[in-house]
Amino acid sequence: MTGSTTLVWFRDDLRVRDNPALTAAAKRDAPIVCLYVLDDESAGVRPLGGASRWWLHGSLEALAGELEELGLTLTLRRGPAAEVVPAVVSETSADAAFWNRRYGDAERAIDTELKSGLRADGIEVQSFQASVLVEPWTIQTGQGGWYKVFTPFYKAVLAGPPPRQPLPAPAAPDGGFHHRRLDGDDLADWALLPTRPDWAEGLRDRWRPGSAGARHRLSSFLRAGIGAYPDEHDLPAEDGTSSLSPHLRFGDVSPFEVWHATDRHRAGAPADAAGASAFLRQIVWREFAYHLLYHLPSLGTENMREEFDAFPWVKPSAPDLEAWQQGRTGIPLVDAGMRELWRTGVMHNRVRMVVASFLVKNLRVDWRVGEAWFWDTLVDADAASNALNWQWVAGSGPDAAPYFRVFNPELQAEKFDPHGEYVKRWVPEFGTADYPEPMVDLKESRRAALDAYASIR
DNA sequence: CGCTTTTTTAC
DNA sequence: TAAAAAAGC
Repeated sequence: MTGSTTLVWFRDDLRVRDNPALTAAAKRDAPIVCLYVLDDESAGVRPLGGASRWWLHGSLEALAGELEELGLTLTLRRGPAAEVVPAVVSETSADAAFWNRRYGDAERAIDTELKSGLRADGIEVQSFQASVLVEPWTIQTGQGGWYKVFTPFYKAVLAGPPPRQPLPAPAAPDGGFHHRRLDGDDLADWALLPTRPDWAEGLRDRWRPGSAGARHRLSSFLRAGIGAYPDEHDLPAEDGTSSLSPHLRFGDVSPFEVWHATDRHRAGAPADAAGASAFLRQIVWREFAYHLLYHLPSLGTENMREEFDAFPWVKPSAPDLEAWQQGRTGIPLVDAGMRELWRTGVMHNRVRMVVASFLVKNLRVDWRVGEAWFWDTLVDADAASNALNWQWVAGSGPDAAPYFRVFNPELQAEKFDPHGEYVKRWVPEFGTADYPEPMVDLKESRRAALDAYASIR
């Protein structure tokens, strides 16, 4: 196939293993161009938050290294994807362009248009399933609709065909892949890493972005963590969760690898079977979020229960909002969570529910305000899961916790952090005169929240 | 993936 | 009299 070139456009799939687009490109006997596009400009595509940009830098660096081992080069370009991708196709005279699918509304619109435009020019375009186990249009209720409730969705996923086996990294042919080295941006020039101030120290301590870090984390979780998962995953002081969420977000590791590694472990270690099943159930929550985002593109911006459009949200004062963001509410478990988030780019899931409930119910702030803060500060910020979880806590979503379920942060601390270990770690001044008084009375604000809810139902 | 109040049951 | 269960938000 002389004269031909294949473009592989990397997006949320920053890995060489189980990357169907890359594997398909490797099967064509043609030079391969590997491209990543930083797109902060396309209408409707939400620019990545600060913590996610930090992660992206690390994942791209790792991906470039892995491609290099295969004899391939990662080219970086910046701009609207709808312009950058065709420009690279024509610059390289590529006759094929492959990518793995994404599921957000604006992203799909861009990809669909690119696909038809390139095909009209005679380019072979193929997209692949790589980031979700179950594509949102492939699973239906008995009525032929889409699922709005988790449990039936979960059962349908388990009853359906098993996820395909992950693909190995493509093997370079003798003499290595042909590849094209193009002009591109230097990763450093994208300034994804913070400077002045450098707030990323805690992130560097906590994480190793990239697929080697992901696989290391997956195997240590299966070896040492999954047996205790049912008992410990809800305890924020323990390292009881997988910590794979940011790796899954950027595709350092594929959900197919996670699924099958866990499934194999379950088969070989009966004592860990309960933990493995509970963990895979969480993986299906991620699938459910993508399912909903696809069928409800406004999941991140609109209340899914319309009655919440009339909810009397309180616009927070700047100091009140900052007290929540910076962990100075005077409620120890809330402050611990918000400080863990700021420092490490994640927050334990149990505590995410508590801080969200506090913002949305005790402070009666619109869930979108919290969603935006998480978008900026979480390394695992994901349009689907972030939106679903905020709407779940707010009570405005499909299959949501009813609004009247108000978490009491003091009781939650007694139940899930009984020795105060987590609070002590993140709020060392708790118990001293330096720690602020609660910014609201929990009992009174709960009452006010329930009254507000009564006004819309 | 709640909390609180009320009612019932078990000493 | 207190623990457990149920009900309502």
